[in-house]
Amino acid sequence: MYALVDCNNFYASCERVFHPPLNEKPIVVLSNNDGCVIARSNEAKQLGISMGAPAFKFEKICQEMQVNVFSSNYALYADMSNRVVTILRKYTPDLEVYSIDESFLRLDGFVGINFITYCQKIKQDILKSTLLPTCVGVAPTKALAKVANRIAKKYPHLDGVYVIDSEQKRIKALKWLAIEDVWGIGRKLSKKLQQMGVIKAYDFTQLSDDFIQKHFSVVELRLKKELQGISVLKLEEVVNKKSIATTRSFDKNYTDKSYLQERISTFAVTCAEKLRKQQSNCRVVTVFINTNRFQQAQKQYYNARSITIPYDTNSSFDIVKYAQKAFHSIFEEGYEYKKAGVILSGIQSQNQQLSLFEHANPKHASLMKVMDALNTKYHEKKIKIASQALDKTWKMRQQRLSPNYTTKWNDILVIK
DNA sequence: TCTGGGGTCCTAGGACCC
DNA sequence: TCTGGGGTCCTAGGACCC
Repeated sequence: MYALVDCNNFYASCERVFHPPLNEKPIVVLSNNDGCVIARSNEAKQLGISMGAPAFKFEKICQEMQVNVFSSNYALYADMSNRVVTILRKYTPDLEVYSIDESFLRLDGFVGINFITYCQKIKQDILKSTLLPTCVGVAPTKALAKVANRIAKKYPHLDGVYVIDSEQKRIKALKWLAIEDVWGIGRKLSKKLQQMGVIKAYDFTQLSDDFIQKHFSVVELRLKKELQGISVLKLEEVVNKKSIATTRSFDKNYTDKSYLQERISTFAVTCAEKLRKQQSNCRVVTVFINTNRFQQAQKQYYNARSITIPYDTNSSFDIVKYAQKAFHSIFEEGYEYKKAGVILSGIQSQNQQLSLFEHANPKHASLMKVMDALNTKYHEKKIKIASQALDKTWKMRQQRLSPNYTTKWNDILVIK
């Protein structure tokens, strides 16, 4: 059996942990630049504030209804997430951290166990230690555990735990669940399926394998098996990323090449740090820049360039160098740039054999070690490389940032 | 005025090989 | 002038997730 433990309204709940008077008050958390709504408490959901919506569209309603609005504080959320995972590991060694607020647990070999009691215990433990509310869904497959979790969230009388452990419950759940709410069926696919008369998750399981293969792909076929109770998606405990990105929208438009150049360097350095943290090297650096797609009247420009580095590296110097090279090859004067990013791919474990002919400068490795150690020790980017801005002249709109209660430092650069 | 960021996987099609 | 068959690898783009 798989259990899916999911924190309720995670970011909003994290903020609430440190503002107890906000219990039962509406809370909203905004994305970077205070741009979009990315988390809502139940009270905020009831006010009709929609997920992913641009924040300015709800400014009025937030004022009128006294909604508590927060800028996102990822350092805080990551720390809270780690605390939850630490607790979960006490309950099973077989755990997949699926996202910042969700983990799959495998409950194999727990013979004769009462899943409801066990999961209630997990839930209470998390609540007591972190003050974060969770819901748990248990079922024979991951996709069904997702369904069970949804049911646990939806019906308060279940007290946050639901188990699908019989054919009867499985069918009842699937006849209840709308196709668009199935894990792995997004907007496009649900529209296509609805046109075929597939309205509930159950209808989907009634399609033939051949039909699904023909009109969709192996992904959807796997999903059908999972919903039928045949487990095909295994627990993925490995954590290493296959791509690493740092991308940002800017506070306003920029035409200045030197400004973008500095941003690219800093994004590249951040990517390299993430890369070293998971003890990997990369082979490919991609840079993209684009104008503001929402400003239709403006001349639009988007371009991206990938460069393959002749050797595997995680040196900030190398990655910055190639990122700059890619940037120069796509930058065009005369556009108003609003967003840019650096993406690393071709990622391999650090212990791969060095190429016979070309390889990273071995001196970089020890230098990076020192830089990482210092930047960790002082909890901020004390050591930079020369193409980064020495003073933090750039800014992100974050007008409603809560303090970093758990980490006691500000890694988010705020200049106001 | 103001519209996020970071991932995964799959497929189709092109380039290239024998 | 006529022009097969089978395979691999890579990439871009599209779908999905939180």
